[in-house]
Amino acid sequence: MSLVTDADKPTLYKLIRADIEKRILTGEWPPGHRIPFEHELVARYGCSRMTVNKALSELAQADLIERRRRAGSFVRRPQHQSAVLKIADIRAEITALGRTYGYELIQRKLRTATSADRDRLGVSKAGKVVAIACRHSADNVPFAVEDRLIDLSSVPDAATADFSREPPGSWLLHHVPWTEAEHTISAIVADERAAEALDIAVGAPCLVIDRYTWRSARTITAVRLLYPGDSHRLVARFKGG
Amino acid sequence: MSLVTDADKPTLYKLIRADIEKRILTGEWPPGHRIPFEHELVARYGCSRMTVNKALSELAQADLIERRRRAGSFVRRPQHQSAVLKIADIRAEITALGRTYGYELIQRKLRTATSADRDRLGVSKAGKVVAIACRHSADNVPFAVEDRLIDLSSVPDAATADFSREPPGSWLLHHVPWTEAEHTISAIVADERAAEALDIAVGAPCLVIDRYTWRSARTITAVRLLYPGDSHRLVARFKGG
DNA sequence: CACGATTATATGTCTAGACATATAAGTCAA
DNA sequence: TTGACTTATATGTCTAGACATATAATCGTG
Repeated sequence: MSLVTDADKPTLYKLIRADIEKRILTGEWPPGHRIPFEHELVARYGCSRMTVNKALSELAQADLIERRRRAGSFVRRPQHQSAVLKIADIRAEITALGRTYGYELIQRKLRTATSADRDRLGVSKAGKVVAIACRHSADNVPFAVEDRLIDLSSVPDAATADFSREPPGSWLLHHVPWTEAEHTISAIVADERAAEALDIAVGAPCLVIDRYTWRSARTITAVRLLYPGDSHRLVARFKGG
Repeated sequence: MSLVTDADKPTLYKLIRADIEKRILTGEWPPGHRIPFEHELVARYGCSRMTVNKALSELAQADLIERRRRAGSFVRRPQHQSAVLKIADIRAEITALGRTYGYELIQRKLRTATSADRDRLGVSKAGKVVAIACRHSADNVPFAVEDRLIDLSSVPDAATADFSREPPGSWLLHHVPWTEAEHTISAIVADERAAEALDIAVGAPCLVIDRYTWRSARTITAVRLLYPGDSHRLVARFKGG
């Protein structure tokens, strides 16, 4: 679903879809505008209804239009500022930049969840957790520090995983299938501990990503990533509004 | 496209789609797994090929599977950490929190683009721009300061718009149709000017969003939003990896 | 064995119908 | 005017076919 025109063979339904998409994107058909009925498009393009239906269904799936029975199809108002933020796996991110990835486990503890742990994971009953602190570096320069909690009742294998060689993020990526997550991004200034871990000055700005991951209502992990704020940037590209 | 099961009437193609989706999400069919051929699904569900085709096409459009001619359909590997970041219009964001929105224009200048302006907008030839500084507040507490540049060769109407009453973000949202944008998120510490504008201490952490907006290759606006880092949070929800 | 030609096959697109169903709009009575 | 009922209609889903086309697999040949 990109805005640039796909360079594939223009079949009829794709032509119809592209025609409509263009009118929406240029503003010719503003939000709320009723686009022609299926039977009108059938007449205009001289094809069967299933063909225009496929074009319209795809536009609906892409949230560009809204379809209402008996009423017709309407241009949706753009979802203001809904951006796609690509937060790559840190190792992948660093190697993609052509830099050498380094990883260092600072601490690993297996313990019964404290009340603070339970709060952080959003679970009510006590269970075992693994707490991990580690550091990622690029060309031997600290890149980010990670502070993670894994719920062992959801991911029992994590108890025996060797996190001294493999970053827990990568390990989880390969051992836990599809998940949902919530990111919270904020800014703080480095305290003494963070400053030392990132090799920056106390009081320097840091970008913080708190990620909370679950899978079908089961908590998996909560992680806080701390980046030097001046050297790291999150880029999000989007369309709409 | 949500992960939670839609509570709409389970038609046959939706059932097929949900069945497959569940197997992918639970990891029963891992990335790379070849899902049954259309003719096999036709036999299993006792329906026509168009019905299973519709289910598979939607899964393909949602990037859950990849379809290859002659080879079959395959579970795609999750796109690591691709998050949807909803950055609401500031006014909408504040009023949604049940707080009173306040807006104050600090400065508006119409000028021929300086070389710094051209750099920031990513345009090569000189033209007129509007430079705006303004402040958003919630319950009379500073919420964010905005520093914006609008390219008048793309949005001539902005020259005469009254930005003393309407925030430029809202104005643009209603006067410029679909756009593309790129956000860059970083952290800085407040300098004296920022500290005064946000009523925070010099050296306090700030979250910075730089947004660069264009429409079909034409630059529209570049804006920098500065939030107090401890009180503001960006939340992104996502699925995958 | 390497490489080019052939073939088999799964998906891609499309048709001309059908019936289902939600709902906007019109109708009529209180 | 309002509320309840009816009707018309646009979309939603589905079928049983058809031909197109990209390409994996096979087969032959040098």
